[in-house]
Amino acid sequence: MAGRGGTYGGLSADERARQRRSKLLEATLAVWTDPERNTTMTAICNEAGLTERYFYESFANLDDARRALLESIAGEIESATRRAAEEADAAGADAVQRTRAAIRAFVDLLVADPRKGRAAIIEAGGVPALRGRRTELLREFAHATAAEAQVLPERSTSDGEIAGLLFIGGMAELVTAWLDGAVQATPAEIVDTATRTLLGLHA
Amino acid sequence: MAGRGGTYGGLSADERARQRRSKLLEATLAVWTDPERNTTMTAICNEAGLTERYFYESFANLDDARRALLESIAGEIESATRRAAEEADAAGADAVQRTRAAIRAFVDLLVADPRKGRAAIIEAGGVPALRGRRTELLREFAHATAAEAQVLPERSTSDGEIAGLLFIGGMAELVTAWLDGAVQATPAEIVDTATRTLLGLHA
DNA sequence: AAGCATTGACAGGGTGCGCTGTCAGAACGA
DNA sequence: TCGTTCTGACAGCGCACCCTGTCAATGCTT
Repeated sequence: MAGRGGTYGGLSADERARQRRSKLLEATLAVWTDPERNTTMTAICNEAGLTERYFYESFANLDDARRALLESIAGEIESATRRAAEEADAAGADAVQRTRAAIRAFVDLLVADPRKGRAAIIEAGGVPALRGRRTELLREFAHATAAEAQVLPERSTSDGEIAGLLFIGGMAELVTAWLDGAVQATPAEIVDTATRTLLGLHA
Repeated sequence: MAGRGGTYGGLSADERARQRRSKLLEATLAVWTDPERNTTMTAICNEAGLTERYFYESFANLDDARRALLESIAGEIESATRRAAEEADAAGADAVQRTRAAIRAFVDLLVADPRKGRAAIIEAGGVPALRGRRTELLREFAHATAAEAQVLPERSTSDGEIAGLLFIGGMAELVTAWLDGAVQATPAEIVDTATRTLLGLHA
């Protein structure tokens, strides 16, 4: 027997499977954010240059793939903003500067690949199977953001929660309109207004 | 010949057609906001107690029906908030009270029938064919709200636009979470925080 | 009562997609 | 070189839905 656990194309079986999964995720992002194409397994497989067979190797179904993509993007946002905040901290920044750094990291990430914002913020809201998770993630970010702002104790618990949701929800809509070109603004302006709003909300 | 332009069941042909259209819109709302059912023409017709045939009498296709529902709800919100503001005006209220009255009218409308909020705010964002119109509507409301607040001239045009989108988008997300029961708050608290935020944003 | 518009039920073709199975060829280890 | 595994292309069944057409029943008008 051959190949049994061995390499193929210079890669191990695990590595190849991971590579295919990665390709499929990228393809999911491409197809999902393309208004012209409707998101179907066949389309994703074509985009990835793989056949349906390998789709099932990595994902149980279409929603599963989208869910995985959502988690992946959320992870990226989380680590990017966390890293920015930590770096600002290390550089001796104050709370305002740290907040701004985190927001800037978020905006930069969306500028680098707007499709990620479209998928995670807009499209995910349109898939019933993902909506719950998307809401959860928004609330997590709302809490994290409020904590990041490290401000005076809020008026009440529900008030802080409300303010956090207002801010994150607003950012989602704002960034959406911005990515659509519906709002003329530079990244700096977005970061500016957002930072000011966040600090104002918790003041 | 009979019926030709005559009445049927005590109603004229126009009236009956309008009644069917109305039933179909209500059915669209019911099916669309039901997570258990997927939104299909057949399901809507069943819900309305009508056959597909009458669906095409009122709408060209599924998206057309959803679009009509979206417009209808947007109209309701617009007139409810406008009326509340005018009534407050007539009662000699100041700008803050008028703003609060409008926001309260909006919240009351969603409390009366949460499905309308779900459909217009959440679900409409998930339908590619409606997304553009939904964004347009949000922007209209953002502008109207900013005007309603009647405040100091904004720092810049884009700043006012950004603030408006932040507020309306935040309200959408907040109200969504609230309708879902994810946020424990009374209508009064929602109205309170929203009013304060709006005035703060444009201060 | 007669006749016709109106209505509701239903059936069936067409389509797009999910999902599975088959099969030949490529790449590998021995 | 040989045998095995891995890979990609494709065909086909099943299903859900869109959409149209047919047909009998109903209710109106004269």
